[in-house]
Amino acid sequence: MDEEQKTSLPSKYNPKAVEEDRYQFWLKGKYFEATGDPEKEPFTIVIPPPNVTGRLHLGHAWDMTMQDTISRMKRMQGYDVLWLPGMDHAGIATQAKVEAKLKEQGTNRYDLGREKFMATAWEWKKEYADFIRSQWESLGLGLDYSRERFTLDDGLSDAVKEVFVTLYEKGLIYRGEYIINWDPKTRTALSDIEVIYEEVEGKFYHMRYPIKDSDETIEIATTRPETMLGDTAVAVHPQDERYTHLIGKTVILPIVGREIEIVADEYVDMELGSGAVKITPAHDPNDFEVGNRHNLERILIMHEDGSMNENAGKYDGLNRFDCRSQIVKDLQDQGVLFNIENRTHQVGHSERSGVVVEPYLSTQWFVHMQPLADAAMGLQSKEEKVNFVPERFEGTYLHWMENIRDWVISRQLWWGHRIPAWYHKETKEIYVGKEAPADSENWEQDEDVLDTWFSSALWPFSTMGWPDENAADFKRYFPTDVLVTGYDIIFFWVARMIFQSKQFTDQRPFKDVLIHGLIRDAEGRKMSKSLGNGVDPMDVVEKYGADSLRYFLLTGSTPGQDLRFHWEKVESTWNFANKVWNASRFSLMNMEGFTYEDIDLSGEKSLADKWILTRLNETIDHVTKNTNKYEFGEAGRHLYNFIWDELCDWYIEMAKLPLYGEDEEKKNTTRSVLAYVLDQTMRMLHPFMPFITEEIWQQLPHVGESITTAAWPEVRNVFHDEVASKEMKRLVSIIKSVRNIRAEVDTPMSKQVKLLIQAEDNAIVRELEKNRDYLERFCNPSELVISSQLDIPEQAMSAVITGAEIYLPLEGLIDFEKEINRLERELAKWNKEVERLQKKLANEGFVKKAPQAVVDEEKQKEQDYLEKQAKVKTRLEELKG
RNA sequence: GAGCCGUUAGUUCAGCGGGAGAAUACUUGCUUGACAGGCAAGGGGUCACUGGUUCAAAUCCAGUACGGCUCACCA
Repeated sequence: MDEEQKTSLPSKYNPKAVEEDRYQFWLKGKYFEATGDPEKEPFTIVIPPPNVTGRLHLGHAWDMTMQDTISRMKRMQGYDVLWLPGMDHAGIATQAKVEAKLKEQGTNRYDLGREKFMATAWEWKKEYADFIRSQWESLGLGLDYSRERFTLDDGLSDAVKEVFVTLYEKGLIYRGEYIINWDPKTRTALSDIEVIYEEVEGKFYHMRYPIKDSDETIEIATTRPETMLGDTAVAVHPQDERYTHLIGKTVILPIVGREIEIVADEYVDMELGSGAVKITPAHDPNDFEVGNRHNLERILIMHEDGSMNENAGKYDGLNRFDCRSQIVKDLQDQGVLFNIENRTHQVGHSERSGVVVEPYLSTQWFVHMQPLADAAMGLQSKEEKVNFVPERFEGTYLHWMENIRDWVISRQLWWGHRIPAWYHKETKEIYVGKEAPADSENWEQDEDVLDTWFSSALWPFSTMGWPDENAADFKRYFPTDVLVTGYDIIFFWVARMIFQSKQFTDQRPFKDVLIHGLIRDAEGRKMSKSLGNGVDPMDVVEKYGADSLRYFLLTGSTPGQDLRFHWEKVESTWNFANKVWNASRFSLMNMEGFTYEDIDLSGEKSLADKWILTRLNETIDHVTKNTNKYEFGEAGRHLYNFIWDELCDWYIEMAKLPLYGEDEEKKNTTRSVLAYVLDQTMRMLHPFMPFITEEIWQQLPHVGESITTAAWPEVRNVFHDEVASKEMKRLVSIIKSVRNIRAEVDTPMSKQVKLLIQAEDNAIVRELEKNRDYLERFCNPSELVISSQLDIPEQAMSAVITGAEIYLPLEGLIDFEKEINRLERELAKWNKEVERLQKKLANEGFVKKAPQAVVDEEKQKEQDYLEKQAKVKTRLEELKG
């Protein structure tokens, strides 16, 4: 009871109490703000700006936790860390949400008008930005809010204009009429990667077009029969003997009655279908190319909303799907359509609205990609390349860049960066510039905005003051050090940042790019709204705390792999936090009045002290190396093992000896070691679990305001002690053997029995005598005899360890048959091991070719096992005899 | 059609050339002066399959099967 009052820590870890107000404390101390300290080396991360469309999901939490872990560690390692926060206006996605909201209110953007619509969208943005910031807070992210950016900020908009104008002047941006992917729901153009191809059960319609002045027909097939309304040719392969006589002839297009030509074009594949293809230049990208080669008319048959237009004749006004059914019926009636085949095929859908995308002839702005891609790819052969982690994603990136096509950047939306192009009302001349032309009344600005990714592509430098190349942040913090993102946006974002950065700053945007996978549910399915299997990170934080969620996310997979979400795993992480909590609680209970000044590591250390300090060193080494490689799983596992198995299960138990004893000097040394080890451990754990470690660190003897700015632990070789490690190993084997035997004969540890240890030589006797206290505490014997010449009792259980044998005389308790059985099993084990090793060592190839160290190690093991084998054998003979 | 990833304990995943690991679940004991969300002991795997390289393969190479992803094509 007394101890309970000595510390303010409750016995059960309560994340809510620990996390509350902590973030405000950090913000108040400005620990997350980049200092610009010239003494320090800068280290920069820019956040992948989340869309202001809604709440953050687990994927965001994962992504941002990794960045937070990296930046917290770097800050502790003495870097001037800038982790720059911000958000993305997410043009099409946000506009869709705002429009849905308007629809609920019974209005729409056209009724509202551009200006009022924009005001509504800005309100939306504010609401969600606040929400996102509160989520960042809940996760404990160490962001520098003094530098927060939004993609529609003035500075970023200026960068967008600068880039657009420059690329236009260099001829790398052009405007033209091409086939693009059209989303009839949101009524905007989409880039190729915004189209998701899905397999659908469709139909394949076979038709015969009549040839003018002939009885012949030509067979064609299509999955989109309604597009025949826009056909302006039929194409065949020039070498196709079936059709050579028809080339140049005229086909009468059914229903429409239009006369169209049969052209020869090598695009046609003779092997496929009938070998003849209908050509619809305004509604198919390949047909568009064919049309260009043959100067064909382009007939657009749809409105922007996907309904048929006046060129569709009697179908004018029908939506595209109704038109299809109607036209199929009509063509069947006319005998033109003679066969309908079922066929599954890939159909493009809009990534945002989900509707079927229509290839559509339209005037849009494009980026001419080849020169930009070439320059970006050139970077990868240089020293200053972008390092993909894991490396294989570099291949994914390069493959895409090699096959790059021009990028449609105009979007028929309002929410975004308006294209800085003006058209002269009379002359139709185009003006492109950062500002409107002087006689503005004669000019009209392009109604469209730019693809969201056009501005995100500039994020690593537009957020730092560029295009002002002398901006302080740009000079100091660019290029950034690492970008953390998922493999699903390598094309959308990573690739585009690289080529824009190369083009405009002549540098890579980031040195490393750490790619992670997707979060999946427990069954391995993608988390999605339609499945309803999504998990809200805030629910996890609510239940188990941010630290548990973070540790789970960090250690749950390896770089590049997907991660399955399991509540049980988060729960087991909470157990770990609870363990950390209680180990600290125990330590603090035994450190009342002990201050930072009292810490003294120069005194005479116990075996436990020497051993734990050695293990601490090794842990620091592992954790630092693995975290630097972004191997958070490995780093976390080392910390977990160190804390739970070594610090708690062994060191703290051993430390109870002096702590509960009377010797003040020993007590102080133990307190010092405990305080030191805990302090160092909390520091290492801090980037993983920032809240709990800050709380504990604040209560431990410490100097400094916050663990966030405490120095990262360093390996201290003075504490490295091989001898202690070896001694500890022997001690642990003895204790485990005793526990083992007791379990075997069902003797609880509370029941005292005699323990005899037969040491191999006097050195080992001395060693064990020195550690007698530990043996007594852990084995609880009624009497402990350590000797090199022991009278071995007849009725005893025994175990063999390196350098010693132990005996527990358990008269009356021993089931000799069982014991003989056990020893025989053990002997069999040693026999097997010895045999394996001897076979290996007898292998000439092994001894000759394997590294000497490996051979030596195996020889050593052979000796050890031989010894054990012999002892077990002797013991067995004694028992049998 | 091309490429990438995965296949290891009941489950989720590490390990990636030298004796099969963790967490969780399971079994058995334990009112152990931090923690029963704990402690201790234990069972559980032809490391998908077939070949090859090597003194040595879960680990490297080739192929096969199954699962997943990406890109391209599909008139």
